[in-house]
Amino acid sequence: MSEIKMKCQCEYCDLRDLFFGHVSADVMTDVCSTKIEQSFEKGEQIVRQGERVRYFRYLKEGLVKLFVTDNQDKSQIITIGKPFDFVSLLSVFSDRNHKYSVSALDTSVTCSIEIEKILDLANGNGPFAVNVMQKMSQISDNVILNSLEIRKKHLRGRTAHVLLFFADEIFKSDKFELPISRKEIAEYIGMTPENVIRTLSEFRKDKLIHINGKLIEILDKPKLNLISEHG
Amino acid sequence: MSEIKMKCQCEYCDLRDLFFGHVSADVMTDVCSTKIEQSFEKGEQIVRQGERVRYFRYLKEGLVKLFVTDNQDKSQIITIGKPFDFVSLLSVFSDRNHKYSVSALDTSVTCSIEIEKILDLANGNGPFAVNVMQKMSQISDNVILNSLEIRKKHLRGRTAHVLLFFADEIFKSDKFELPISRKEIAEYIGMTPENVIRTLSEFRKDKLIHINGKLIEILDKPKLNLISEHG
DNA sequence: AACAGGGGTTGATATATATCATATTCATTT
DNA sequence: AAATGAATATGATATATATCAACCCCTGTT
Repeated sequence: MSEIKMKCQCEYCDLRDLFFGHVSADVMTDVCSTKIEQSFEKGEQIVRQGERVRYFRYLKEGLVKLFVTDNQDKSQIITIGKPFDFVSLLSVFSDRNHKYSVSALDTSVTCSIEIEKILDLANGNGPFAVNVMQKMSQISDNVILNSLEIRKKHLRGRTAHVLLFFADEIFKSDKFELPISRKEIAEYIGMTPENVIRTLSEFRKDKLIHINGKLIEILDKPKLNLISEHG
Repeated sequence: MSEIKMKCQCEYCDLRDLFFGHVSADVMTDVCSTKIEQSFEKGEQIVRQGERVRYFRYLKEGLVKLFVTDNQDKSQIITIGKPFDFVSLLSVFSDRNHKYSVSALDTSVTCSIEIEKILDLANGNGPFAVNVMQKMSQISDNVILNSLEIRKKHLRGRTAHVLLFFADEIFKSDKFELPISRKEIAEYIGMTPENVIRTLSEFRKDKLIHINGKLIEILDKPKLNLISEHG
């Protein structure tokens, strides 16, 4: 992990309108002066479950996973976050400690603002707070609905769902490099790695996808969609 | 469904401090003048998925379930809400339409405030907005973590989990009347009704619980806890 | 009184998934 | 080049769960 000084300027930040649309210029410079931009390598952990919440973080570049870990060593992936997702938005306001971990699936850059600063800002600025509220509501809605969606499918449907998720939501392409291992797919959809691998092999045999290691190409999207919908 | 006029007075409302703690007396009387209190019989639907969000609702008395319905007729229960849970808090700010349905598991009373009013209030009152934000964050955290919790258990663990949930969270007693059918338990934990029934029978045979229709008494809580934890 | 329908219950069987074992490939270190 | 370990892959088997069928027991209806 490394800090990048003076790289981004808040005035030109892509996220400014989305998130800080209701904040005046001088408040903005104040926030900006305390912001911390950090870069993480693939595999590095950004937020550790149980740790004290100190920053409000959002993802500027890269890809991350949110997950919880057992008292054993088992993980469950909650969701995959892409830029413009507020990676530490979930649970930031509900407790003093993080309930989830976050780690980088690819080289990622986050921008962090002290949580007290955000709270001060929200306290003194209703429209800003409403903005955060709506964003937060959207994120948790997506997580909850997605989880229910996955729950009602079988192995094949879940696997198809993940492939379509990466193709449509993340990479906007039917040809992409899987950013997570088979084991992690399993942790995301609640199955065993062996069965994920088996199902991918089935899809390959059925000529629905082409597989080359982590490289996936979707060959028959309509059929994959059907499988995702109806098993 | 029936409206109850002049029954509750906002000044003495239990929820005032919790939710409206940061609102001045005159704003409070304004909000109060537009509030609608409604009573629902067991089984009545309070919020319909897909319907336009018009009110911000909270539960004053009773018990409700939040659920989504398939394009077929299949339901999935998201969570059970008790008084002081804000039953229409999830997703209220994220979309114009409700993403979930809510219905009464027992005679229930809700208090509703127009969503525009809440937004106006939040826009003009940061601390109030922050308060809502924190409450919302807690609720979605609970839903998400609970869902992950259930997902990692097997049938016996899930069933034990539900029984303990009702005993500990809802009724604060080891002897209670199940407010939902076996089928609804199944929709909550993602299993079939037959297997829920079978598991309950097993628990009965193992003298962990006593069953009489919907009446449940937990006889061996330590063991039930173990099953919930480790299957 | 007969009937229908819904929840609840149980058993037999089919199916889906996990587990266990064993290779293979690939990247990394020695 | 050899060696180690992790991820990937596949098959055989065990286990968990769903499905299907039959029945009971209520309650409300004809």
